[in-house]
Amino acid sequence: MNISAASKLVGLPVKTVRYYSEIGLVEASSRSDAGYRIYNDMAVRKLMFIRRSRSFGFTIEECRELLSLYQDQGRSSAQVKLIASKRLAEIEIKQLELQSLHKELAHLVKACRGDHRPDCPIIDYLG
Amino acid sequence: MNISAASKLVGLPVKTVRYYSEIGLVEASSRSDAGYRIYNDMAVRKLMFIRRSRSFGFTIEECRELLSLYQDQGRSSAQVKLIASKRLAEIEIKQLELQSLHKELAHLVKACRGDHRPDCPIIDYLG
DNA sequence: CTTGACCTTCCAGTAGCTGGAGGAATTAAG
DNA sequence: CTTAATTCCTCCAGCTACTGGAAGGTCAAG
Repeated sequence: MNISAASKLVGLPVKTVRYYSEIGLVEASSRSDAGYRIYNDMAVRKLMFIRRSRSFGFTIEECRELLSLYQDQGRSSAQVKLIASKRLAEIEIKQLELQSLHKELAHLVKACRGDHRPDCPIIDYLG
Repeated sequence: MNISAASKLVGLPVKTVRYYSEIGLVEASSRSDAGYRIYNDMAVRKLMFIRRSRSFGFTIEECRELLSLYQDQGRSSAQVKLIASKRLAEIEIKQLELQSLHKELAHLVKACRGDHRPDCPIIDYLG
């Protein structure tokens, strides 16, 4: 399978697949005589794994760790859980931040008449 | 006031203040003979305005617009409200994303025993 | 007069791609 | 069999919003 076929199957842009190969995250299983990347089933499965991991917001480095755990039969689930818990905590922090941001900004937006006049509680708050 | 005094007053790193001057967001009010940036009250107020705007997650370009509205006596509050509403909508989208992410990941983390054994619902889900 | 803290500019790097140039290879059509 | 379109390659640049560091000028204190 060449890169565009793999890309379609996995649901990642060709550029991204090439990027992952460049940084050594998921390499092509081999190269054709002309130097084209060739992806076999295992490589495609790894790309899928990465796509799903990325969609959870794991960083590339975390994805690298997760992928190596995925391939490691001797892993402990504790190692996986640790990484996932860390990400979960980050999500929770972000949620709290957004909550307070939303509260404040929604309040200001609501208080702003949004007409032709210049007086504006949003600007007043920022200034 | 030189850059470090302004930086302390405003609560932004010196590097950031210099960066804002470089991109023409908030310029120093003047320069000393030696070429040092000098910030007067107005410049400091602008920096404060930007710091607060940034803390709401407005992009630099949005901050630029907001700042120019801040300084424009002929602005309409509608212009300000539009930008703020856009940001509010982004926040709400992000909140929904995080909500579903959190739900899914929390579920997986909960289901993972986190012991020495290799079987792991998180890895199973990703793979 | 020297020391140390500050200031300047410029260059490079961060994360995770994305776009594009220039050139080779493959494929489909005529 | 030639041509044109598509796909592939590598390499370089750019995105956001800074941040770190090098090389060198400036300033106040002792």
